[in-house]
Order: sequence, then structure tokens, then C-alpha cells
Amino acid sequence: MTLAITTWNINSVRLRLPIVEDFLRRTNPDILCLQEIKCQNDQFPVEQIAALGYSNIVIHGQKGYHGVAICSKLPLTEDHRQDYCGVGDSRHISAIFEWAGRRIRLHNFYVPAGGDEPNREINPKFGHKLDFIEEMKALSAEAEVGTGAILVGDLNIAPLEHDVWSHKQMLKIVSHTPVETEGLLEVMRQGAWVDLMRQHVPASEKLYTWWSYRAKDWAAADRGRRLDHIWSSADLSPLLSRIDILKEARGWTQPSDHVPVTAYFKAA
DNA sequence: ATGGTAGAGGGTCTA
Repeated sequence: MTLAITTWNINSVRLRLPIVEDFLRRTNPDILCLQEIKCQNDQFPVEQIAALGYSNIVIHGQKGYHGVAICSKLPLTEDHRQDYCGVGDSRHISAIFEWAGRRIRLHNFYVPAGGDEPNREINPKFGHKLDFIEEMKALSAEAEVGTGAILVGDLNIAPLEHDVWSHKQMLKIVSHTPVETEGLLEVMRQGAWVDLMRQHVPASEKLYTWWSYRAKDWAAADRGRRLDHIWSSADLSPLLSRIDILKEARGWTQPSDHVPVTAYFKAA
């Protein structure tokens, strides 16, 4: 009995519906978590995605910016949207599903990018990002008794040395500054989350999920970052069988700058 | 130090 969950920052779900449909037909995960859907709830292509078997869809949309959604073949219950930092952004949604006799809460996050300048005194967007991470420290993987937890999303931080193409050259670049990387590792520690991508791929290996639109040739330069993550509670991590980062999706027609990441679980 | 690209929505803002 397997379970496949995909996370993908889609950078406009309406513009990229054709590649979302292609991906679902080809990979066929049980659950797809999207970030940066960039539309309001009633603009989300519910019918088209449901037609592929994903009849359970919960959305936290917003006009023009941000926005997250969970599209699932399995029933979703107890969906919840938390307004981190109380600014009214749509950057989180969670819901419960059942698999292999387990109850699991799935969190889908879109953490603020934080702007260009890594100094909250002159860049409020960086302050917002740090405040968001601070608030995430209160989220425990063991928050609900008898319920496992999975956390996915675009966390906009590459926490480890080999999560970026050049650790040394990235230390002052937003997404890899020490205050961010230490903050995200503290979110994991305090919440007792397991980094499933790094459980599957050793920390000594380069691992990226995002390549900038601004590169002349993203594949040749290969200056990527691991901004997208899949975490779980400790009871679920032994069930992980595989992680698949679909790098080729970065080269598809009119691509997102993020690629889909899929975790596969196998019940014992 | 700078500029490079992309999307939404019709301003610039966000990334």
C-alpha cells in the first residue's frame, strides 16, 4: 500500500494548467500540493483537476499573489487555514486524510521570499519572513494525538550547505543567510520534524528544486537551490521509500521556476 | 555592483 504526495510551486495554476494535467497523468500521485496558485478560490480550475481523479480539493487563494491548494484522490477533512503574521496573506492550508489505517495532517506552506536585502531594518519583507519562520516554530509534528503529520511546501530557504550551488557565495543572499537557515533548522528541531529529502539523499550531495528564470541557460549554469521541502513526523519517516525531484520539468514549455517533488511512502 | 525573467492585472508589486 503506497502513498505518493507531490509539492510544486506552480507560479500561476491557471497559466500552467496544461503542465499540471500532464504531470498528474504521468506521475499520478495521490495528493498534489500547490503553492503560488495566484488566483482566488473561485478561479481555481477545480473541474479540470477533479476530472483526473482529484475530486477532493481545498483552496486558500488570494487575488494576484501567493495562494495554496491541496488536490487529493483521498477524502480531506478538517481543513484549516492559518494567517501567519496576521497580514491576511494566503500562505498556509492544512487538512486531514487517512491512509493505511493512519490519520495524517498535511500542511502546505508558502513562506515569504523575503525580498533582496537580508536586513529587516531596511527591508520589511525580510522581517516578515523572519517573523513567519518564528511563528512556524510553534507547529509541532506531534500536535494532534493519534495523528501523524506531513509538512510540504515552498519554504524559500535552502538550509544546508549543499542545498545551494555555492555555500560561500550564497551566505549573504536571501534564502541562505545564517539567520534564515538556522531559523528553519530550529523550526524542524522544535517541531520534531524529519527532513525526508535529506533522509533519502545524503547531505553531502547537491540537491536543488528551483532554478532562477534570470539565468541565460539554467541547465548549463545549474545554479539551483533547494527551496521546496517535504517533512514528516517521526512515526512516518521509516515508511518513506523514495523521493523524486522532477528536474526535467524545469525545461518544459513555459515552466515554473520550481519543479515538482514527490515523496513515496510504503505501509509496513 | 548590477541586471537579468516571469506573472497578475492593469498600479506596480512580488518573486
